[in-house]
Amino acid sequence: MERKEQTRRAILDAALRLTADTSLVAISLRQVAKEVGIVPTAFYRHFDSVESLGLALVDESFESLRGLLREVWLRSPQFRDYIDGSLPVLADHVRSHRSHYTFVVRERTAGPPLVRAAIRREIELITRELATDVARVPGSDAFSTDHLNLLADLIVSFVVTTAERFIEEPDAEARIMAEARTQLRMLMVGALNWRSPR
Amino acid sequence: MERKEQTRRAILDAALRLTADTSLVAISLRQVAKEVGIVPTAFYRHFDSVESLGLALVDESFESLRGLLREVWLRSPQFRDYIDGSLPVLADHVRSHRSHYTFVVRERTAGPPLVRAAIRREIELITRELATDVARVPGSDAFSTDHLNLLADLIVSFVVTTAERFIEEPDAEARIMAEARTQLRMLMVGALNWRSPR
DNA sequence: TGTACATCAGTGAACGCGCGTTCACTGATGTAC
DNA sequence: TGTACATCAGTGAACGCGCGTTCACTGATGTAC
Repeated sequence: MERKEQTRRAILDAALRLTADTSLVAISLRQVAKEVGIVPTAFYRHFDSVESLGLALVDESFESLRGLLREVWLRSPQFRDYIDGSLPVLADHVRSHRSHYTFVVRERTAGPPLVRAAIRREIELITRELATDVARVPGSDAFSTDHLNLLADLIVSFVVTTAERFIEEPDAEARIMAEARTQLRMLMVGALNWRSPR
Repeated sequence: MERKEQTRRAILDAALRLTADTSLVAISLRQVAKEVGIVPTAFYRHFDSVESLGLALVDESFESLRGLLREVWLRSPQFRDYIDGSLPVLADHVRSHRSHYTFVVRERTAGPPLVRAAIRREIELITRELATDVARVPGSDAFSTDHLNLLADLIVSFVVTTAERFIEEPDAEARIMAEARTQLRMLMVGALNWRSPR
């Protein structure tokens, strides 16, 4: 039984290697099998299609990310700490999970339909979690519930954009992080001066 | 000579139709030819490859967009008007150029390397233009040059995200626009309260 | 612990098909006189 | 305006190759006794 798990793992890794350069929609089942070192038909013992392999990759890509986010939040209860502390953590995570981030960034807009939908769902979940976390920050009562959700969404979109940049230019990590920190502060100056109409 | 131009146009349109559903990297030269109604070899009279066809699509996608941006800016010299006025104009433009936006949104992260690079370059140009435009707004001297560029970049990223959403959910245009307007205001409250360190 | 057996992951041949690209060609378009 | 000619957009046959999927198979892994 263990052998099956090993091959499954090898298929997932092979797909991550192949999607470093191009989208899942452009790679073939036979390319994956060749990369793994199995015969094409053996692929079917593990996945129905390249698309369902993609869904498994979405699951594992977001698994560690969600744990990480919870940890960031627990460690930085102050709003200001959260702002300054979260970007280095993001940079670390992108660096140590580059293939997952590359996969998500690309397939989010270009992947097979079910993969796109799965990624959108995961990002929505994260946004909702962030909104409930922000609601616990003292002073956040300047925000109506709707506006709190919109703020969380704005932050998550910004983080997605920043993650895209870390992936796009791995050698410019320091510069991207410094710029993103300033931008996140601009955004937060807005949040701190915000008053939702009653 | 006119016949050549017509076929070229038909190839561009066929490619836009085919990329409504998937990335350029997943469509074949033969699919494009079939969609146009020409024999595959005739494709070569117009483009070297699907990738160079993609570059032509990037050019024409950004052509009308850049004219539009200039017009938005000329029409709304007040910063506040600009904020409230630009989103409906964006929504209109996305609606009337849906296939171009779909193409750009998808190929920006997933397209062939040269196509990705061309899109990134166009977006950088727009960001730089926006920065010089914002620099002319009275009160913008609270921003250092670097911070002005970062603000422009933040706005452009936000607009890209919003365009993605119009494409993603064409039927939710009104909701997306209302939410984006509130978010753009949050962002601008930040900008208006910003003071760059000297 | 050793053996007989069931399960099922991986094999390999085969299929019809669409792929990008080559080449020599044909005949419509546009021009020179 | 009418004709003879050059250009070159589009044709069609052909190539070797990789594609997803089927099927009957083999032999390694793990289990029951």
